[in-house]
This record gives sequence, C-alpha cells and structure tokens, in this order.
Amino acid sequence: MLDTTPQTYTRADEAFDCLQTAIVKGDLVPGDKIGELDLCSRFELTRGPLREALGRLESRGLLVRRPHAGVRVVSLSTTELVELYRIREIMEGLAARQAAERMTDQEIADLQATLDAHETMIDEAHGQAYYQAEGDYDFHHRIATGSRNAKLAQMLLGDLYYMVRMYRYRLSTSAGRPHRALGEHRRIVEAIAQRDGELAEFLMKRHINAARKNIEKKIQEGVLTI
Amino acid sequence: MLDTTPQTYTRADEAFDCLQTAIVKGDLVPGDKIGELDLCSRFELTRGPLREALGRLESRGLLVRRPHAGVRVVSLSTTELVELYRIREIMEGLAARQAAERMTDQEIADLQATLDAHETMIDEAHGQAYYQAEGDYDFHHRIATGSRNAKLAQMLLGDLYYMVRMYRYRLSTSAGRPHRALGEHRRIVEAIAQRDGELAEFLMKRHINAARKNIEKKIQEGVLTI
DNA sequence: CCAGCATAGTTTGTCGACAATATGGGCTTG
DNA sequence: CAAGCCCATATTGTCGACAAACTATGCTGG
Repeated sequence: MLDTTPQTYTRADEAFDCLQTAIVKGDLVPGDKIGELDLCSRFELTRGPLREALGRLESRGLLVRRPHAGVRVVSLSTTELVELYRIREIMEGLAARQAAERMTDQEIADLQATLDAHETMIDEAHGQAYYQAEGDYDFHHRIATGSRNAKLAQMLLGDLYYMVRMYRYRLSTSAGRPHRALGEHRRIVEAIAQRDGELAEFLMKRHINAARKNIEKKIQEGVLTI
Repeated sequence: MLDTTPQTYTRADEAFDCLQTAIVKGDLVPGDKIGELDLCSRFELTRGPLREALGRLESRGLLVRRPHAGVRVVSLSTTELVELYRIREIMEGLAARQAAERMTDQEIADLQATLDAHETMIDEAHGQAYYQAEGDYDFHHRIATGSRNAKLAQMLLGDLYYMVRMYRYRLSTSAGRPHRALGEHRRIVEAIAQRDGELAEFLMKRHINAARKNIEKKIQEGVLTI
C-alpha cells in the first residue's frame, strides 16, 4: 500500500476543469448570464456534478451566483484588476523569497532552462503575445510551487492566476515588454540561484509592480476597456 | 430596482455555514473521517446541498476529499501552520496599508471604540482566552474590510481566518500576551488614524510576526502538539 | 402614454433512488 | 502462523423528476 493512486476522475472534477478553462480562454464572457442546462448540454454532463463545480468556482471568485437568478462569470472593474496585482505583488514576493531558500539545485537548473526556451520562443514568434503569456505563466508557476508553501501555492495557482489569465488575453503586451520581462525573470532566477531570498523578493515585487503600472497606463490611455 | 435584496438563504448556504462553524469550533476534529449521511442527519438536510457545501469547503482548503473514500477535516502540520502566519503577515500588512489610505473617519472611530471595548473585556475576564480571541478577530476583520480591496478581504476572511481560528482554540494565549497585543493594536490604529499607510503596514507585519514567533516557541517547547 | 401589477414561463433549488467504487472481514494458501 | 486474495457491505458518485422562486410579458388603471 505504498502508492495509493485511486485517482478516479469524478464528473464534478471534469466539470470544474471544463468551466475553468472555458472562463480563462474567454469562451464564457464575463458579465452575461449562463444557464445551467446550457452548460450541461455543452459539456455533456448532468446538473448534479455541474452544480458542485459551480459551487467551487463561486468559492474561488470566478463566478458570482445569485439564488434562483442564475450564475454569471465575474466581471472585474479596472480598479479591481489593479488591486489583484497589488496582492500578486506581495504574495509572489514571498514565494520568490521562500523559493530562494528552499528550491533544489535541480529545480533551479530547470528554471534557468525554462528561461532559455522562453527566450527562443520570443525570438521566433516576435509579437506572438500568446506564447509570451504561457511562458510567463510557467515561470511564475514554478516559483510558486518552489516556495514549498502549500497554502501560498494554492492561493496563487488556484485563485489569483486564473483571474489574471482571464483578463490577460485582452492585454496585448506592449512592444518591447517581453524582452524586458525576460530580463527581469533572469535577474530573479540569479538571485534565487545565489540563495539570496531578500533580493529575490525585492526583484519579484518590482517585476509585478512594473506589470501593474503597465496596465494602469493602458487603462488611462483608454486602450483597455473592461 | 434600487436595493435588490432577494437574499434567499439556500440550503447549501446553510450547510456551508453549519460545517464551517462546526470545523472552527472543533466539533469536527481534524483527521478523522466524516460520513455524508452522518452530516445529513446531524444538520437536517439532504445530500444534494451538503455535497455542494463540501465542494466549497474543499475548494477553500478546510476539507480534503478523496473520491469514493470520504471526506475529512484537513489537519495542518506544525510547519503548515507556521507558513499560514507567513502569508497572514504580508496580506494583513497590505490590508493595513490600504486601510490607512481608504477607511472613513467614521470607521476609524468605530475601530478605536472596538479597542476600548476590547480592553474592558480583557480586564473583566482576565485569562479568558476566548473573548481575547474574538476581540482579536473583530479587529483584524475590520481592517480587512476597511482595505476596500475586495479580493484581499475575501482571501483573508474566507480562507485564512477560518483556518487560523480552527487551531486557535488550542493555542491558549500565554500570560501577558493579551495586553501586549492590545497595545500593538492601538499603535496600528494610531498609524491608520494618521493616514500613515507605510507605518501601519510595518506595525501590522510586526504584530503578526510576534504571534508567529509565539506559536513557534510553544511548538518547540512541546506545549503545542498537533 | 406611462407606471404598476398580475400572471405565465423558464430556470434554479431540492429530493429520493440507482449505480459504481473503496474499505474491511473472512478465507485460503505457502 | 502469516500473508495475500476475494467477496460482502457500506459509502460515495450520479441521475432524473418534482417543487419553489425569479424574470419577463401583457394588461389595467391613472
């Protein structure tokens, strides 16, 4: 009885994944009402597991639900989106600090390899914001798990990232930003490799702060309308 | 259509509240398995709403669920409990900063009144750790909501506090700590009243840091065994 | 012509029963 | 006598139907 891997994928889990990806990909647009039986027919499942999944999504803040009145995808205001980045800033800062203290050498090497792959991706598909976003997500994902702080990783990966990604596809990254972001990533990894948690935290916070300011600028320019 | 208050309390919400309070109060002990129909008979409801509530609780990390194998209350290791306080430290620090910037004068006055009431509570029931805990909770609750950062408040009030409270009733506060904590609270509110966000953040972080160290000390002394 | 209300329709909340799967006990076998 | 296997049981996952509540349409009255 060493590896207990019953690993039964329940329909509710399936429904949860389907809905979450549908929301992130933008198939389910924020704001408009979505009926339960519409979702049932779309994802080939019954209302029981679906409702369970809806409850979970609501609890995570991706859906808002009013009794007897249906469920709709949460639509963040511009200020709420900015507030989200304020939270990211401190939480990812902590993650970077703890990652610097706790990541294995192997994990750090992998992380550096990831950045190399990321660089070629940017060079090849110059302007392709999608790959940039995925690479960026991968980077932050590894640091969150590398922190060895289960609750922190859960909050980042389970709550915040999905909300950020949900709005990211609209935020076409500005011209030279991918390269600049990559440089920032590189410096963060350097700090982690040197086991300098304090510096890693500082750099990560500044990195996310830059992203936040970038969004705020776009909002003020009127480029971004939510 | 000014105040849309249908506010229908659904059975699932009821189940959610019942379970959450039962977990926090310690009626449901961490670790041991709890059957669904046991819960149904205990709270007078059917399995449908119950399962929905279970999904929500699981999503929030208070329950851990294995398919076909039942559900059990999460049991934190000592390191996980300490990690929780690391997260609290930064998040409540941010909350204090934003509260200093955004709370209304009225809210600040109420907060000060709360501290006064809290002081008399401590004097009257000296040693009664329960009231201390509730007053402490009230204080942090007000600051979280006062931050005007919806997501931040949701994460603090919805996720972290319940987990902390779940373990708090075992952590009998040490002798002189209530008075010291009250003093720390006072200084935080002072900083908020002066609209000094930076100072408020610093003081709040130090306040929670002290609480964390207090717990770590007890763990090392062997007083606290989870 | 507009405002307010009653009603019909649709959607959600809830319930009970059926099917699938993990746990525990007894048995067989080395 | 111990270890591994098999089966029975109980619990969980899933489904379809009924009841309650909100939304929207049409009507009446001012």
